[in-house]
Amino acid sequence: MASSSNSISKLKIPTLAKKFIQEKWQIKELYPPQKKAIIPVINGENTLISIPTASGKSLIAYIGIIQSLLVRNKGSKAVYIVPLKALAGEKFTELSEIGEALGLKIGLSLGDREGENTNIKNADIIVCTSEKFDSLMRNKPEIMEGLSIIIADEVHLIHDYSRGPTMEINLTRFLNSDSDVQIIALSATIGNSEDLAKWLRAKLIVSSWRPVTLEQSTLANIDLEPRKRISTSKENSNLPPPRTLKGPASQPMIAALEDSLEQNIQSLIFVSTRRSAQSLARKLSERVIKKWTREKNDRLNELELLKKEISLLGDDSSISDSLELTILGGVVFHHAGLNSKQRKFIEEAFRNKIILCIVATPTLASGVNLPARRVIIRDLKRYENGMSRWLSVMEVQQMLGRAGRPRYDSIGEAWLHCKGERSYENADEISERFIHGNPEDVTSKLASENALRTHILAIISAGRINTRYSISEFFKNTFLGYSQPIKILEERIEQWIQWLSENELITRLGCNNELYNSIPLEITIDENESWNDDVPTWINIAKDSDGISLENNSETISKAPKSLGFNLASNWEENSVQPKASEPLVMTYEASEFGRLVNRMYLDPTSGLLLRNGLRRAVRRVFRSDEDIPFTEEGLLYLISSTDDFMNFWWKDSEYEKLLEKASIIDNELLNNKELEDIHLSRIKSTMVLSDWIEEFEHRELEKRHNVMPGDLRSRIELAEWLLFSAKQILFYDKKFDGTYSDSKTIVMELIENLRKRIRYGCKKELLNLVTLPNIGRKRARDLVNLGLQRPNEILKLTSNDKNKLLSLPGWGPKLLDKLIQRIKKDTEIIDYKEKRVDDEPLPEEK
DNA sequence: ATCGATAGTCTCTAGACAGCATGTC
DNA sequence: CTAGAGACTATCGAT
Repeated sequence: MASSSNSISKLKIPTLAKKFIQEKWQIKELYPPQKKAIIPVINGENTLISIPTASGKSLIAYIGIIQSLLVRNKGSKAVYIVPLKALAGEKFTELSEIGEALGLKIGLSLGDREGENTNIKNADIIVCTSEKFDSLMRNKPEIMEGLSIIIADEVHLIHDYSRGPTMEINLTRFLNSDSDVQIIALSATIGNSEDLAKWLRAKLIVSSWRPVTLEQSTLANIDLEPRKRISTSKENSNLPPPRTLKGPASQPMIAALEDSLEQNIQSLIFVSTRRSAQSLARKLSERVIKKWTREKNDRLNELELLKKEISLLGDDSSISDSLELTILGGVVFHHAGLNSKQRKFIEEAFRNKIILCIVATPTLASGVNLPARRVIIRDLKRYENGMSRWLSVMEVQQMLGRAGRPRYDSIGEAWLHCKGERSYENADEISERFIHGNPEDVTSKLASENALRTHILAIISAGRINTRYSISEFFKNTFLGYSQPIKILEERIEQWIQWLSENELITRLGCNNELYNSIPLEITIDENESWNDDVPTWINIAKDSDGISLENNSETISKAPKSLGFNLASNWEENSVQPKASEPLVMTYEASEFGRLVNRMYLDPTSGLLLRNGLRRAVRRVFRSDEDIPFTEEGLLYLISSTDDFMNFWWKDSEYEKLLEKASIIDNELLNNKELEDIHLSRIKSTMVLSDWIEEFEHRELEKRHNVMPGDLRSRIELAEWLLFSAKQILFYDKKFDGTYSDSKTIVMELIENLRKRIRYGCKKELLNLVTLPNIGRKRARDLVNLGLQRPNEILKLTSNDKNKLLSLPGWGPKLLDKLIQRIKKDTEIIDYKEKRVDDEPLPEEK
């Protein structure tokens, strides 16, 4: 086999790399689509690889990186962009193995909360998320100097409303003519891969080939009908006959479980809600327990052990209880309400085949690699924006892609559950739509308000692209610009530039006449675009208007020529800001200090403004010290939960009264304006949850009071921390209150910082000195405070009586206490050690 | 009296990225 | 345009 043309050994890549791939990873052969893709990749061409999950996309990317860094562009850098933090870890591990073998340094860079950043300055290959890459390019572009290749994993993320635009901008940066960075884009199967490839100026590799045969069936009631096979060679061959599962017809999932049990197959069941995930897992688990108890199956003991392990990972909460309960039957649920430890544990246990079945929400479809022999999609619809709709083909295929474990299974099964009275007819429809149908086209979401204002500010902040003309040119290179009439895009850009300017995030520096010459005379206009002929073409106006110099005054601006030759504001949505006049093409911009700060903090400009205005009110409140309008922590929490960057909790009808009451209590504390009631109350809810969190309420209590699960709480804590940090920065740089009011400003800043720490650790003020110690969280810190300790070094003075008291409390052991004492001793020694320094000796004239 | 099946009613809905240089009190 | 599962409650009947 080694002599076959697919052989790794035949590749024209460094011998060391070949050896590594063959020996360490035991890969001798390339799959057919890999073989196709490897040619442009090795040649340094942009490549879009659109093939199913688990068909070895990343290997191609790795080889591309190796080739670029070790052969074509020696000493250059690579970036591997992934959509999820969890995936970054996975890629980092794999790349680290390569790096070790080939002498390349790998760096990991994520939104950095707890040391998730390794040394990226010296790294040859950096793994990061889309947002982090964007942030690095905006704020620390020097780190990306010498970049020769960029891998964009899951580029179909471009389709995503909230996160797609960032990916699009990331790639656009390297699509201008003078960029020599190679782009390797990896994508799931999508409808318009040709378009995407054309935009990326990339060779397109499309294949439906899979290393493991995938058999897709519909499941109507308990009747299973195979519909299609995608195999390594021929499709639709040897389709097995339909069969009827054993078990109750009214409970297809039970029947499916029985079938999986009988064949000893692990399965993944996708449902649409968390509640369904939990309840189905419980139902299935009970079934297994009953059956195995009857059979006296040993696996129950094994699961008993698993339960003990998992109980250590959860916060004390009812969701942990139900997880522990269901795991006894080898069936668990998986969704974002679980904390990350629990999720990781479940995934690992499933990989080790201890767990039979995971009932999951869509989290699992896009997360880390977790294949299963059988994948069942129970819910093909999801409630969204007040309506129940079909999942997208892309999403369903992502889930189906989990079926079949390479190297273990010869086949993967995917069952689509068809419901309703006409379930058999539905089954045909579903088969048509999801099994035989084509995935949707990927479309740009960059035109959305949030994306445009944020990225226009980012571009101007970076400074290199700072004229109206160059901004347009940049956006022409985006996928949006590529796939849409320029006119609509231009109108929106115009709108947001003016908005940014009005809100002092950017300033107009004036018209730069010298630029006229650099603007090409011939502007090619797409024939499909309807330009208004009665308006002179933009370029002519720009050329005709002379006498405008680079001046920084508004008069110049008002005299400035209209430039973009079309009627603006023809069909603006209601409520949006209308451009008042058009910006001259040669207008140059600069981000204000505030604008740059907002950009650096990675905030949505509206969030930045909201925070700044709210904080100004806070300072005024503090200065006036009027009891009727106090400055409080809850006012601050409401403020951050009002930003576009915060993700509010949603409230249920049963909470209405409670929220309304709270709303009226803190009404005079609010630093920003209220919105419609449902939004207002969800902010109130967020405020309450965070407020209870820092009042040291237990998870179980928070769950009871607010119906909040640990995973959700965690994500809001991280958001709140980031926003509070940003808030502090914004106020610090706000010069409005320097001088007379600086004391008030200081008070506000201190309160923000205090609140930020409390949010981070979930505790009251008096624990803050203690929670920073290793292995001391809010719970142990509270124990210490209860013993009368406030500061770390007081722990050294503990009497043995007190020590014993401490050790008798749950969560305290002698080892822990000893370690703690040693640590504090060490710290105090460093602090106490005061060397007499030469540079402390005052100079003669020093005061 | 207790339990359980059944039918009818009410409620609620997936996920997850981003900062930290400086220097203020 | 395009809901449906799950929890809860009322009712009735069997044991």
